[in-house]
Amino acid sequence: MVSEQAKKLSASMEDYLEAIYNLSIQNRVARSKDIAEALGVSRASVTGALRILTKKELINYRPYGFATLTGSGRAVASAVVEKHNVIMSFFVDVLGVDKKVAQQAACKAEHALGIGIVNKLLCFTKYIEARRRQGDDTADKFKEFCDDSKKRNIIIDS
Amino acid sequence: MVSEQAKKLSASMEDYLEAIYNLSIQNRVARSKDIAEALGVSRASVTGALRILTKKELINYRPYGFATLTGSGRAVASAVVEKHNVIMSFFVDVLGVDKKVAQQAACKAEHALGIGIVNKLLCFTKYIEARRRQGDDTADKFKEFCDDSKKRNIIIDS
DNA sequence: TTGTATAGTTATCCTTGCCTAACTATATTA
DNA sequence: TAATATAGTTAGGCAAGGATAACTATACAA
Repeated sequence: MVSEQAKKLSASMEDYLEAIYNLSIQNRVARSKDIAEALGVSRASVTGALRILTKKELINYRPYGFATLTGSGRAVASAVVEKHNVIMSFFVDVLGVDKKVAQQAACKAEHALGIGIVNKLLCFTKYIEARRRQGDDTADKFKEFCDDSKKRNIIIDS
Repeated sequence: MVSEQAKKLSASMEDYLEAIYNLSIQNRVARSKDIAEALGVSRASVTGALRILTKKELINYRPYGFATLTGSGRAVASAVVEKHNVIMSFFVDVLGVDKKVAQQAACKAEHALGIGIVNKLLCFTKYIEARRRQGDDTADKFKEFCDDSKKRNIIIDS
């Protein structure tokens, strides 16, 4: 896992790795068709991506076989998945965003936010959780505050 | 401002609109060269973008003139800028992220987060602010919590 | 074991967004 | 007002990421 072929990965390639990671857990194996379905792209596009990821030594793959993550591929993929989960957790558990909406947003934001900010976000979510355990439910109070704001706006509007 | 040619705008085009918006405020007028500099692209790329934005009726522009936002262009641009500011404020004022880092991340995240989540984020930041005014400085306490976590990790590592 | 359905690949093309190089318009100043 | 610097445009090209259509492998059932 020493010197990668470095090269920052595109958001798109990260998505493919993430899908392979998730499918490997779900189905034991990542099939081209399922990757295509998971990402909403054509099978042909998946073939192209697998070739690229193979060249970068992030997956093991040979035509008509199935894809498995290499060591470094797994490292990249799990970092992306971890980012996704941190963002997701903040949206849902702290902000109280609907899960489906949060899911979609997290898929995009995971490529936009650097590790530094994601770590802070993780820490923040943990902090809110710690406070909750001590009887101060920030998320809950925020929800009330948020609902009140909305009400006030409606009153102003009418 | 009735029926736009709808069409969701690409992140890239939103960036151009945002730059035009900011430059219009800063310099009274948005010049091609300054847009190029602000976005770190070539002047030729700006010309192309201006043509596209003109076709979409988001800016008024004719070759060798300068760009001004139309009504709908201004609406889109200010929505993007507003998103940017909300995200920025959350990163800096709540998470305590360094301004330059926050700035860069906000530039990307503004395209990734929908209006629903951004509104929640705005409300959350306001809530934290309201709490602070009542003597409960969440951001500050979080900073301590965060620093403590780091220390604990260092101790574990050694 | 053979035929057929399905999965996967290849070839080709499109769009977006950027670039460089060369050209043209504008503005400045001597 | 003519020369020159600068701003802006055009032409042409490239890479990424996607699509469709047509072909090939594989797997499974008869």
